[in-house]
Amino acid sequence: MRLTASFYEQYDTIGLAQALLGCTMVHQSADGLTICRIVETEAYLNNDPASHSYKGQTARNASMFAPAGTFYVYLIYGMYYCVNVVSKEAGEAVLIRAAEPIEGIELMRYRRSLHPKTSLPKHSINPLTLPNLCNGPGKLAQAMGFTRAQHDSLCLCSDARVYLEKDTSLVTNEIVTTTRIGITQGSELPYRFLLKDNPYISVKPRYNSVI
DNA sequence: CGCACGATGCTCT
DNA sequence: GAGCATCGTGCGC
Repeated sequence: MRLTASFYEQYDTIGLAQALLGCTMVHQSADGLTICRIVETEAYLNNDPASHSYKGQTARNASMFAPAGTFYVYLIYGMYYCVNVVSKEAGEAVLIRAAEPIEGIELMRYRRSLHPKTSLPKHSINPLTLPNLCNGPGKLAQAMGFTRAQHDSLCLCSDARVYLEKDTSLVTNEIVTTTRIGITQGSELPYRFLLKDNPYISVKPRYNSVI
């Protein structure tokens, strides 16, 4: 069942980051359907030096100030996109960092293979195998086909092709809390949340505090 | 296995 | 002009 405005409005940003774990993300694109299950999130708050909204509203982060359930998509390092869900607190959002591929695996693999950096196995890990399709914010956006031009600022409550679902039959596993990844400021804050022992997370936690 | 680095382009100072 | 909420490679141990 699709998550509605009342769902996004019932949590503060930390709560939303936790509530989104286990939810599925659906994209019905012109190329086909892809669905993944969220297994890792990060909260970005107000007065948080790591947040894009830290210095107020700008052209890039405008959708962070839109209503709860708005999609915030931005370009990072000139080659990847990251996707967020805006919370009810103006200027705050939840970064979707990793997910388990559920539907449209071949389409995900195809999209990922288009990226110049995704060449065939050099190291020992194949970037196109199941656990490596969505286990990072840039990869997840790539595999799901999200871009800023097409998807930033759309409403997950009403958009025809992009939305989240809650699988009520799914029992949510224990949630692990850690510090956030890949930031220089505010890196000590415990705002990263993941499903315990999940094989589809991006980086294994250094220390665990189970809620 | 772990760390350092480059790719690449937009955003804000 | 600097700095990025990233990712994959290359190299050293």
